[in-house]
Amino acid sequence: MARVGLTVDRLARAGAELADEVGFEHVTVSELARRFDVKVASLYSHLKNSRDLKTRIALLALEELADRAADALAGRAGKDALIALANVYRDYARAHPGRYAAAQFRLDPETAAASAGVKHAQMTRAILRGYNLTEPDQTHAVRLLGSVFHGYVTLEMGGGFSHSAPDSEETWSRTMDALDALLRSWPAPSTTTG
Amino acid sequence: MARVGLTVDRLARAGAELADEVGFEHVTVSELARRFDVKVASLYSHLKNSRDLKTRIALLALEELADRAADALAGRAGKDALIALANVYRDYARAHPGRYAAAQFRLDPETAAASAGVKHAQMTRAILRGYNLTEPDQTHAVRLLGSVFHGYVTLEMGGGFSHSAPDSEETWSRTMDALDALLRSWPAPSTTTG
DNA sequence: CAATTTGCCTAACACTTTTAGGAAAATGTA
DNA sequence: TACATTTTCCTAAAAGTGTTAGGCAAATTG
Repeated sequence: MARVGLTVDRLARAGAELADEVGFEHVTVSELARRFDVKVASLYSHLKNSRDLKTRIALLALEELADRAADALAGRAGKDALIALANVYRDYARAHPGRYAAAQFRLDPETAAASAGVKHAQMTRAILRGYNLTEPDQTHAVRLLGSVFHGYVTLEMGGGFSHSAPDSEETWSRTMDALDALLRSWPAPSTTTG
Repeated sequence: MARVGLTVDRLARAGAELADEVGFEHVTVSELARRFDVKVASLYSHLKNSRDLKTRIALLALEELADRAADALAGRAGKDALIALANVYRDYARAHPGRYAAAQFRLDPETAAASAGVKHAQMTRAILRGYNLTEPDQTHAVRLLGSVFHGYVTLEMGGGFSHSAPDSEETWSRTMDALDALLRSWPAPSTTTG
């Protein structure tokens, strides 16, 4: 009966490590209990249910990611800042694939609103200060950057870029060049479409 | 004992429908059996295991998506083709979220190589014929387009763009403008980085 | 030190996955 | 048509996960 000293925070941290080892989708309350050498039911004093666990891991990952992003952005502007932020996501995903997947976990709206997730959009927006974009375009650009960062990282992790010739490192650097060029001369809306 | 007439194809199709209803991650062999009014064990005459089921749903989705992409691309070139292909992914994801998620399912290398997945890269490459890109750059561009399509669709489906002001429809159209502009004047590699 | 709260336990139930072995239906063959 | 084989579905059962209920001992509080 000696108490192990479980807390939601320790569970979330251990859950994050577990996610990195076995993949976020295979994180299980049972396995977590096993790692603490404790019976499964005991975790239910700390967690509402297994979704609660996943949510906490997601929040942890979002927080870690936001911290790193803030560090990376400090003192940088323009393309330098763009590259730094992009690398934060990519490096994090490679070092912590389970946590990165967790950060993508669909949170309910209130939880999401209170999460570090909102900081990410703000930091992406901060990058755009170095470029000359005014309001509606700024939001479009934030969304595009988010799409590229997330899309690239996801496809790369999934092995999508590992087969063919130019290595992913080079594509990544060229993608940064492309985004920088694009933001510098952001095109006006085409008349045919909008 | 009357035979229901199960086949792997029917199971995969029903699995795809189930995925659209409950989400790909909640597709379960048990639920599928229930829908055919058959005992769970019976499905194991047709499926190796639950991963097998998910693989078949993924292959089905990749195929459907490739067919639609091929149709959309027929007779189009340049920006027109770019928009058509991008819309195929987005529309498919919205109409069939479970199938779209299935298409992202990580297949083992041999299965992936034999899947319709390879056609997708080819079709994206086909779009670039309308732009003037030569070999290493063409691959970089294919990867960038893939990243944007997938990233945008994923974030949009996850509700990431539903809160703030300019609606997602507008951002989408501006994203198409941006990609077209980018492909038209694809930047040379920056000297500092590569 | 007594009272209360908290943390972990056992027990139990529901559900999913998967294997083994049987019986009836479908199919092929003489 | 009659018989042999294969296929499809079944029952039974084991193992794993999620979750709730209720209990007892440890920690905390007054």
